[in-house]
Amino acid sequence: MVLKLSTLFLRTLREDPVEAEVDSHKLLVRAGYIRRAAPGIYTWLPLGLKVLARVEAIVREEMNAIGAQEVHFPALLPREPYEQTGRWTEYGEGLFRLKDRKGADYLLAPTHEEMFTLLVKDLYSSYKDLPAYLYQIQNKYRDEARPRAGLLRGREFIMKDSYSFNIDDEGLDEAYVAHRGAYVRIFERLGLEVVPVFAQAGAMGGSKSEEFLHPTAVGEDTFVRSPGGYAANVEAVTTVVPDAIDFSDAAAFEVLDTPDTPTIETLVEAANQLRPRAEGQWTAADTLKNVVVAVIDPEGNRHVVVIGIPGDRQVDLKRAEATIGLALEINGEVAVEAANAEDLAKHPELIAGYIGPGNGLDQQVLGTEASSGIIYLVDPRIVSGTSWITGANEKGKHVFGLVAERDFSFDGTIESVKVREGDPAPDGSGPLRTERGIEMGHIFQLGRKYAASLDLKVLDKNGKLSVVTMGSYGIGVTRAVAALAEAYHDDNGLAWPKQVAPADIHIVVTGKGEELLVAADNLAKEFEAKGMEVIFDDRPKVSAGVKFSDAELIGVPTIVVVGRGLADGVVEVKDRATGERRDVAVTDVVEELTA
RNA sequence: CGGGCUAUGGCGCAGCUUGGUAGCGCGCCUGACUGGGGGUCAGGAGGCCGUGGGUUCAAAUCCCGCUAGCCCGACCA
Repeated sequence: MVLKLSTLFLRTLREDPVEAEVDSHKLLVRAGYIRRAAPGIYTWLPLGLKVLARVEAIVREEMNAIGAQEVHFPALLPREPYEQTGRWTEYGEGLFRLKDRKGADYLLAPTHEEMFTLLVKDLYSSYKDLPAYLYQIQNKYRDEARPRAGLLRGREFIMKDSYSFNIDDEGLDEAYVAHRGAYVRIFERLGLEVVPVFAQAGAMGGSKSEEFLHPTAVGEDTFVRSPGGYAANVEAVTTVVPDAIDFSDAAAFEVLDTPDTPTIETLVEAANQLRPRAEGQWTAADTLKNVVVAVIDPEGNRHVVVIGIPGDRQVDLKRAEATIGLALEINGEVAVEAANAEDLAKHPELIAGYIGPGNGLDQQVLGTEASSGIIYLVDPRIVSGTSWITGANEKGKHVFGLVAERDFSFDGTIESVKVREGDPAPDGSGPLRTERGIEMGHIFQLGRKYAASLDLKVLDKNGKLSVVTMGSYGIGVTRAVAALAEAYHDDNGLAWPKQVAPADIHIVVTGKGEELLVAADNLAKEFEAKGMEVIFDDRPKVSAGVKFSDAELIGVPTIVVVGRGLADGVVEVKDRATGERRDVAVTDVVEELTA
């Protein structure tokens, strides 16, 4: 196909759109690929649609290759299925809701688990029908509190979502592996570097979950990786637990007056004055900080919990949120926030700045079995035999040399500490580094949550009804277009990898002779006959400079210039990405570029 | 939801402090020149200055309310 710029629906902009912050957004708008229709909602123009179609084609091919079958659901859905799984309310403000003329509730689908589950339930009823892998490429709607960065986080976006249905866990594992393989191939073919990271499946119940993150400075997710290849979402990092220390000849603890030391900083200073030690100054890492948090269960009840962590560390509420539900034996999603004044007022035994587990096992304050009855969880680094400076539960007093398991106990450990650059990877593969990334895909084993709540059961070998187990797998297709634009551009514009470019060849004709136009037009037709997509800049009365700039902005991988060289029988071939240019005989150029 | 900023032709902006009937660049139209890096000249079209109210002889400009958008943060299967 030949797209003539004289008639193509396109207007390139010389200036960056004022609302755009990130390069991909600026360039996609400037080069005429997309237009903003509303916050986080974009119109696709002809060039943008070409790229989108090519990305989708790659996704389809790889999904079909693992035996997945494409279907297409409506984006406009009735309330009932989402009511059954509880998501009509759980989704909260993020859901676009609307009513029909009769006043019945509808929604614009934020994701389609319910509909896929019901579709399989509708048509299948035997284990012999399984496994089934179904997918669609479709619009999703989420009323994001703050859409940003153009296509990277929109309110309407295109997602490839697929779901696997199996009778047993082994089948689910196979489905997961198959999808994982397809994802690796999809991103490789797109030319998008991705790092599969372990993700926290959370209270959703799914056992296995990985996110495919594309490392980039404009990414919204933070993840960590090690030189040895470990990669994980910060929520999912596990701490390397030190060995227990023998405390048989450790000195007894002592309670000291430490007036006006409500912070770790002031405490460390006081410690170095009161009890200077030979092996170097006390540091924050020698103190045990006890942070009071409130855990809010799905019913909205607040549970006060104290978390003990090394004083040089900070609590990461999101990390705590991921697992604290298990520790408290609460089912469902919980929220964790810093305790407020009201929470503290209910527990007068908690003296701000001087909270500690208690002075001795027989005088333990924190813990379900102790005097306060408050659940006490600690960081996994607080192992048996470690010795701490910590609060003595009395204003102006701290206890020194309090030894874990000898002088205090706790109800359990929790991963709640902010992961730091340089922390060791859990698999021993070296120090962790934090990086930013964009989530390009997410695969996870859903298990039986949706199948159970929507009653998707099939007869098994023994003729008994059995709940189907599911996997859910998503790729952000429009986000992939943005990520590609972000990864492949320079100061002059976009520079697409050839498999996703809106065209294969961009022909520019410069000069005003009729013979130039004829020659260029013939070349365009020859390329087209070879099955190539061609953009042909045939605009009359447009200066060469404008045409070159537009070609670079649009970013087709190969630019062919038909101009002054034609008299000598040559055209210029430019590589958009490298900037390399060379003359090629007109008679050879089609052959050479289609080889 | 908290904080900051903005709203003036299609786009990017100035004008507002000190009220007097709207201007610049890009883009668009016509013509001439130019013709390998966003070229030059001449002529043109296009604006209830976000919205509602107030002050005033007079409001883009001053005052009050509202709305929308952008950025940072919170949030984001």
